[in-house]
Amino acid sequence: MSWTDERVELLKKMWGEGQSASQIAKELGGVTRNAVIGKVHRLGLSNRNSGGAKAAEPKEKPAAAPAAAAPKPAAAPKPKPQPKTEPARPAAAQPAADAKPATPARRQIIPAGQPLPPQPSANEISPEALAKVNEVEKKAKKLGLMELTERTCKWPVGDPATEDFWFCGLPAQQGKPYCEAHVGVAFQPMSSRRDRRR
DNA sequence: CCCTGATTCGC
DNA sequence: GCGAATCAGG
Repeated sequence: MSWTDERVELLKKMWGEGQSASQIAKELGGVTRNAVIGKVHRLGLSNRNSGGAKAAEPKEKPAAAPAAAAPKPAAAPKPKPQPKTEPARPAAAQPAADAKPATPARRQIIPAGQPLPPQPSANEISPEALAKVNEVEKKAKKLGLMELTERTCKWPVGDPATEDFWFCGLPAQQGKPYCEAHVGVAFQPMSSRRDRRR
């Protein structure tokens, strides 16, 4: 693959949108994130610093700087909110408080989108699967909300309002938001739904 | 571990 | 110019 105008354009566009190099690489296809990053640099749009990008403070010794620069005039020549369309996702799980968005809005934001499980509610799931889940929960990595990634099981365990709340965190299956065990109880063939005899 | 971008350097 | 390997964080 070569950097055709179109590809470069898409690259610029996506980079401008704050997409990560890997995402861009995935989108373009035929290139690795390294290739993308390399290109980005060659194009000179590495950091989207406000105009200028002076950069280059190698490692110059701070040279003392005794008086601790008191003046300090302005310092925010960035009144440009940039219409980034960050898909600040609408609280996937509703772990009530607890979740503190430690991630600087920009970029990424776990796609997650997937519907979170209805929690072990009144499900009539195969006892088999349930047992498996209980078993797996012992091995769970008990990750916090922020530790979740695209390949960690996002199955929540416990009461979000308690300290006893965490996410499975085991390796999720390709394409699925959960690990094997949880995929098992999360996606029911829609048959065992049978109305329990009343 | 997973992921980021940044740099280097042989091609 | 290109991008894998490597580096430096989170």
